[in-house]
Amino acid sequence: MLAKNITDQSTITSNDRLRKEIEEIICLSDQEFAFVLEHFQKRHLKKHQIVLHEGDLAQHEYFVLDGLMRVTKLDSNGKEHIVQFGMENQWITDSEAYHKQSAASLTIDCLENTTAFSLTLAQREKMCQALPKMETFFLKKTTLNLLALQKRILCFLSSNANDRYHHILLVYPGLAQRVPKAMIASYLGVSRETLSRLSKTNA
Amino acid sequence: MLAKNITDQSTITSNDRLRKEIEEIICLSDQEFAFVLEHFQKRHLKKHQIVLHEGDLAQHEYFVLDGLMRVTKLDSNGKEHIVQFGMENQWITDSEAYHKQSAASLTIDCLENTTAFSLTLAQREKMCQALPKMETFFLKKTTLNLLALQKRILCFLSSNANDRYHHILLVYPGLAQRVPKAMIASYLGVSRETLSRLSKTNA
DNA sequence: CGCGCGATTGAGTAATTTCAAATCTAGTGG
DNA sequence: CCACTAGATTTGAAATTACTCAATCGCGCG
Repeated sequence: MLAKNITDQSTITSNDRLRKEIEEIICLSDQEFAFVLEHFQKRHLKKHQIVLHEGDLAQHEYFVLDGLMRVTKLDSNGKEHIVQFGMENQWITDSEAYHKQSAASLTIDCLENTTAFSLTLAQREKMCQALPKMETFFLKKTTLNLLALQKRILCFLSSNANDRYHHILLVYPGLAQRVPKAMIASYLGVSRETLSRLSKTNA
Repeated sequence: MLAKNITDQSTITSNDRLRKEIEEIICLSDQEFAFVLEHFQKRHLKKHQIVLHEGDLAQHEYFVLDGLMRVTKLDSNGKEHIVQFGMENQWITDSEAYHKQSAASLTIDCLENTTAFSLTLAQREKMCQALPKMETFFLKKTTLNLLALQKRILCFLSSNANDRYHHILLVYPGLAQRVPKAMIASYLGVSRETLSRLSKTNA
């Protein structure tokens, strides 16, 4: 293997993707972005690979470049629920375990081969201290994330499973073509049979 | 009415409450806190008062000092859902309309006589620019808020209404004694009759 | 062809909703 | 102190909705 070459094509595009993500919110000079980049690690993950086991320390959050990850929760009846998907350009982690640096109550795995940037909390904090703009970035990003969760809660309160199904496709475009419907049902909180029946009748 | 007197007893305690809230996360000098305080407005709101109407611009977020507020959503069937309560020391607003400075899709009203500090987005941003520590505060606060919403979503996915009922009482201690059960049912996403029946049988 | 996975369908069961009525409770005025 | 009332809570019964479990269908692939 050659020494890592920053002119490698996929590295360039990965870096650009991260830079674009950040620069949608704040502006960075080349030097600043180079500094930011030092704090991330690029990961190549395989389909079915478990990135975080329940009970382990949640060391990283991930910015997905390509592929598809998910966060799941095993409930007290042994039933698995999908808490979140992570598609291209989305951030994913067990937020609570990550921010409190505690044992994960959730599991993260890959539904496809995935490349992602990972970031530890320590690196994140170091980066924000040195470059406060990044704190602005994370605040904005977290706020947007919060709004999305609030929408999802509103869906649970006021929409039936079919409307929720259409809502998820706005958040995760193309997801229906990439995962079995049973997983979408798990995310929506209904059985796969119910989801199947609803999509028949109601549009 | 006399000129406002900053030695007024309740003003002191209100200010202390806000300061304590902020200093749980960052440290402030007296001058810094005085500066922060300038950006807030103290409000006295009456029971049943509507603070934000659907369709209006969401100008403020509120830090509740005393009393109780709530955020509600009217769905397409004319049914009202409670999205959030705001008790003492909690922050409350229509987050989406506030952060995007757009028309509110939610309504905010008071379930009790309430005193609160209000903060406009413009004031908030001015404050954060002048005092970046406040951005750290809001990031931390928003992150904690996010974790709470994620827990609530997990409740919808993996718990029945009765377990969700016990969960809400952790988030809003004493709420059951302050509002009709029908409101709690609305927050949980079940009918009041179902909530009543569940609490009978299941503890 | 036959296997395996995902999606659908059917039938019976369980949970939740709806609507109506009954009960309970706190506050009010006589 | 009691009666009355309005709101809150509970209960009942029927209707609806969703779930479970089993069986079937569809399809890609070795």
